Amino acid sequence: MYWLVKSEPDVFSYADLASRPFEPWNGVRNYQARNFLRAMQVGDGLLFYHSNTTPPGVAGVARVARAAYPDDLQFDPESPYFDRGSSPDNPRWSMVDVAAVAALPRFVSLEALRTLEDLEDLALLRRGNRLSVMPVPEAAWRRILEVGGLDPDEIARQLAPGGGVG
DNA sequence: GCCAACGTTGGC
DNA sequence: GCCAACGTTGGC
Repeated sequence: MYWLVKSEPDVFSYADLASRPFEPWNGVRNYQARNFLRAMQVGDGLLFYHSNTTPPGVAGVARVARAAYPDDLQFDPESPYFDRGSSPDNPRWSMVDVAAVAALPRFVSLEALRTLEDLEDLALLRRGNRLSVMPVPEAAWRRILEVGGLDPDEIARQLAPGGGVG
């Protein structure tokens, strides 16, 4: 499957993701977004979206490197993501590991996204949407990659488990 | 269960 | 900085 994840680039950008082997996608504290995290499988494709910046838009492609496991920050009293109501034997919040695949040669801004075909079902473009994790229909995935300057078929090979660089 | 108040998100 | 939209909280 395909997904879109939002990140504020001032906090964590696509370049930050590309500078390390993987990143634990922790701190998600919305039930709908959490359920999407739990539905992710290793090798799923991710659109990495820069939010709360100028201009907002899709900066790169990433993949799910590890399926959902308990978000450790929920048990850390010092963390802003600490959740007193969650217990280790029944964790409330989950995270996945995310790894960079390719930056988009052409950044696809939100403004540009609004002009594209095949994106009618993309939750990102729906009014008032605030989800930080959401599914992306395959037609939208392919369209955004093409406009961004990537070959969806080549990316598919890199997403497959055991795929990756080379 | 209702709903007003409040906090957060995120585009502009 | 503004504010619309939305989720959560808590009194009742």
